[in-house]
Amino acid sequence: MLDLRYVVENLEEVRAALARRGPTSKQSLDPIAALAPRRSVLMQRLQAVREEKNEANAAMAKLDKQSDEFKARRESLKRISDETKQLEAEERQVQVELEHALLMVPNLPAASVPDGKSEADNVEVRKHGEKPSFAFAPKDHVDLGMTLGIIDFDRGAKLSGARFSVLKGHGAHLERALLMLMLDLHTREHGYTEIWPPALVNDESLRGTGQLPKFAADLFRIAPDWQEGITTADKEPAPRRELYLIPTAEVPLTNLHRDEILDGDALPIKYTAYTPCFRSEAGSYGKDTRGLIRQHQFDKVELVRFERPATAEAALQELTGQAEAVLQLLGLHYRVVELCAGDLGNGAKRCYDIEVWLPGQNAYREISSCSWFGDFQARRARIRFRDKPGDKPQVVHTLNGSGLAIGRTLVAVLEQYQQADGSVRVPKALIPYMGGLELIK
RNA sequence: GGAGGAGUGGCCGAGUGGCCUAUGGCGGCGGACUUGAAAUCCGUUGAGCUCGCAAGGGCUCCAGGGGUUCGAAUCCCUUCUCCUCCGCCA
Repeated sequence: MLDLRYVVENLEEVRAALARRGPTSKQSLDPIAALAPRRSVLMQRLQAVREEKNEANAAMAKLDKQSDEFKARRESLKRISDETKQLEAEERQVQVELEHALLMVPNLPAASVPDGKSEADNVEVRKHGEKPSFAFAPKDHVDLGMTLGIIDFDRGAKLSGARFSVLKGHGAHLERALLMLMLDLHTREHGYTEIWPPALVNDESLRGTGQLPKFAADLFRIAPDWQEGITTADKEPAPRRELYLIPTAEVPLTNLHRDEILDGDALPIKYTAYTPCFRSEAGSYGKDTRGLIRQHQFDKVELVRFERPATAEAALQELTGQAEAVLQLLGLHYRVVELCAGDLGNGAKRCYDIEVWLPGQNAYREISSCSWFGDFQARRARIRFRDKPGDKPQVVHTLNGSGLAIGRTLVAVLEQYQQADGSVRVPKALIPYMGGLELIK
């Protein structure tokens, strides 16, 4: 969420920055430009009326309640009270509309972000390692996994439907080994604190990180039916308490400090967590239908940081490097691209995608996305910090990145480490986590 | 799932319709005393919004939301959270 005052005072500048994302983003500002002046006028009137009312009421307390004067004043106060209520209702309405409009506006891209309309305009920043060369036609992970008996797509579909799968034997073990390796690396080498959060969160949490209200269609929502029968005194149905399956651990990790003022000395705060992630993948019909690449449920180790504004952009570089370290440890070839303004995620100011090489697809595919959000999430979630007692609280900056998507890492290991006979070598760093197993065959 | 109880400032806790601009204590910060510290004493102590060049005003916030009233921390409705007991369960 952008700062309302900043938007109002710098309307054209903000509009220009949003235009870099595309025409739709630019238009999201229009309702705010219309509502903000109305709110301002209303607030001033309301405040004046309330002041008058407060003063008059204070005088009432000193009067004899039986006197005629008391009765007369009560009558006149009734009118002021009614006016106040009416103004309050109007103000509430404008406030709600303004809040909603503000929640729909995406973040401003950092000045350094390259121009561009789509994925095609992203800029390659660096490559690590070499594409593995094969003396045979490399298979994709679907062939490898099914032949080795370690991935079962048919039974995944039987249990849950399309975009679900089952890992079995060494496949299941590989998933577990990868998440262990990643958590160990980030906690031991990179100084992150390990968290094991809930996988179901409330709507307030999703608003904090920016998935709601704009991207509700991407989420799986749970409405407990035990609440079905509850009604309020007016026989209206009670608002349902809804929970959502997390699309990423970013949501619970970032919201850990929602509505808090952090001690400046505690910054930066760095959390990592393994969680399953759930995405409805609405609108992706026909895309990546084969294999593990795009599932409704997948595993991921996530990195989340809370930073001072001054150190946040540098922290993005460090964070990206920490995600890359996993791929380096596993000896996987990858490249890093910086997203252009048109491809940038809604809340991000700046973002690097790490793309791992998949020989079976003859393509680089995203395996991590590392973003700097500025104060966009922290303002929504009211996460602030204070350096010295007495200082004004400041909004923190948040960052997060996958470290890494485990399913896609498993795919990359299978495809990059495959051998002519269809067996797969276990990367050296993973062997201890695989109980000494060196070859999956 | 059933039956009770409770949510007040960083923390504890008083407050049962107007004298609440929220008592008191603890903690924090500043100062006095002291060679220094402790003890003691004095002062201070949240967040958001808004008017103003400023100095300085003003408004809102007692778990969240709604209501009653001229006036609500206090009364009513509702949601949430926590605690105790019973039941069930990994």
